[in-house]
Amino acid sequence: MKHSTNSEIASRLRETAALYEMDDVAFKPRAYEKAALGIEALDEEAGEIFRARGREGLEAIPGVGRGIAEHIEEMLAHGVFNEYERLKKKVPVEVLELMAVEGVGPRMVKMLWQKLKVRTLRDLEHAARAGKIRKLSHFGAKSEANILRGIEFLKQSGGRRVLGVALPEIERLERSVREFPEVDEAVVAGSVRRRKETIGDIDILAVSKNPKRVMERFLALPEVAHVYASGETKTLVRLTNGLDADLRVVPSESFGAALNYFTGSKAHNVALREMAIKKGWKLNEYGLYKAQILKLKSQNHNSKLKIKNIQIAGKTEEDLYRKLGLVYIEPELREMMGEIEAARNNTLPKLIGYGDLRGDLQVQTDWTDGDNSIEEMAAAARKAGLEYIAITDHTRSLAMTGGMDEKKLLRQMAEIHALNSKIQNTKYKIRVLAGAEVNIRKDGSLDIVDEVLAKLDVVGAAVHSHFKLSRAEQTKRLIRAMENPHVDMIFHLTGRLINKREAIELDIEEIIRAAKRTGTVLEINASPERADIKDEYIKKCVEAGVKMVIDSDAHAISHFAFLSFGIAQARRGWAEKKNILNTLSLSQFLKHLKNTTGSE
DNA sequence: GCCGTTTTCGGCCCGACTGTTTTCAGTCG
Repeated sequence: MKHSTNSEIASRLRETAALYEMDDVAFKPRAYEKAALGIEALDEEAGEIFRARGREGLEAIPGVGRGIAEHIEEMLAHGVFNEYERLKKKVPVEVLELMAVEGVGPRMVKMLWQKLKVRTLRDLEHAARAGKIRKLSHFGAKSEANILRGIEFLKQSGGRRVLGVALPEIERLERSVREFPEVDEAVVAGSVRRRKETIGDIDILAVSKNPKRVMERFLALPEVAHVYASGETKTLVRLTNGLDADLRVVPSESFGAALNYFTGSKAHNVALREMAIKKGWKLNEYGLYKAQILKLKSQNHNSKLKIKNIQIAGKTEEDLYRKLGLVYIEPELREMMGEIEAARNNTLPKLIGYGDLRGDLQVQTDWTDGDNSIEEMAAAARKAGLEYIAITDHTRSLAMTGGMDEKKLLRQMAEIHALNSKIQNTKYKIRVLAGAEVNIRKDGSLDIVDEVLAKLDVVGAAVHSHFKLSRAEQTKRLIRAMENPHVDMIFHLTGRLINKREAIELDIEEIIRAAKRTGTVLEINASPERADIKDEYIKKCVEAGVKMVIDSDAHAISHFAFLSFGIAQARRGWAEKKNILNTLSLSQFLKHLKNTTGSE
């Protein structure tokens, strides 16, 4: 039958957790939840792990023991497992679908099913509209209205947003909060701070001595569309743009602990708390605490014992990690991909910095589908702090973009050379390289002849069609392109467009081996919807010693700003400066390409 | 059901907010 993917396994485990919770079983729900988190954090498919290392491999996954390993094995073979089916038979309800409604959890699902036979989201909506829910004990008109609103929101929200698209608005909101007179400090935490390629909501942390007033000002912002909850220290709202935003206010002595807590990831936080417990301490969003026993004299001369918690860290994140015996862990690494172990052993990578790029090797112009001329792009790149760029317009197979043939490429090359001579005598100190984004045909051949490729400074090859080939065919196709002695790098390897188009199927291990063997560079495409290659592949490249570049894929002068998202992506993949070739000076960079053309 | 630099048994992350209740369970992050 079907073999389950990690996300299918994780959601089945989550559903099992909910079913156990409804059954009033203790501790199992948390165990299944934890196992789901462990599966989600994997950088390899569970199916692969099982094929390679069997049951033992599965049991090595954090949160997975003998029992759940058996369930996973069953899921890999049949998509479901016996215990799940047994539970589901008892409560034949679409638990996950119902729990997706804000404010609805397992207990509520159980009650709704028992009393009103609610099994699906549709049933729930009907029951609420018919006014049946308010009549249940422990429910009222308010709960019913909240459920209806939750269903509405669920219908509208398109799930997670692409970071690069949402970030400008998020930063505007952050600035608004920072400018409240009572706010001493405000910062966006959560997945935005971890720079995940997509984000689910916005977590803002603020320091203030007057939280009440801060909350009032926040609720009065024009972008607040609905208030889910609002208290002294925590407010949760829906914004007019459809995103949810969470504002927390803490005192300054708790800023580091709160920042750490609200940055996540959740699994990372739980691991830190467990470390604290092992040391006999307690970690929460207000700080790291040590219990101190105080002797109090009472009136009848018997002494009474009282426990007082003393804060031992929490004003800064650095403090917190240090006290726990760890070196500071950058937010982009807090995904439980081995960062805690590495921090303990002081073997964390020294991540590439946000100002480390000196070049950009994928830039489009108005010769094809870009908005600006070569010179305009060069000037914008210079303004963005770059020392060199490669002009890489599309080649002819992409007729829709006005793709270039050999003749047009040679003409463009001449123009670039002329521009470089002209630039030498101006204030712009930028070097423009002649390149191309050459199209990889279905069979792995290229649509520009080798003699012309040989004349270019930089050749990037990319897939723009036949996205549905089998894994084996697709892998072979790309390896053939990498074997071309003129192809310096592969642009946006997997072709994914987040929320729009799936990645092509590839044997990534084999691709990385081929890149290493042929000396081909893999691009980290910084265009927010691409973020291609993804973090776990970057980590594999780092481990394999495959070099990468970070490119903006700019189609307009404003697009050089994308580079920071590419750097974030590289950092999430544990990349150091030395792994990314365009942190080098131009002459050093060119030495790493397959054929240096001598134009340097 | 998972896990072990206190443990192979006996623990299991922690606090805020809501709604419907009279002291708290459920939900969320």
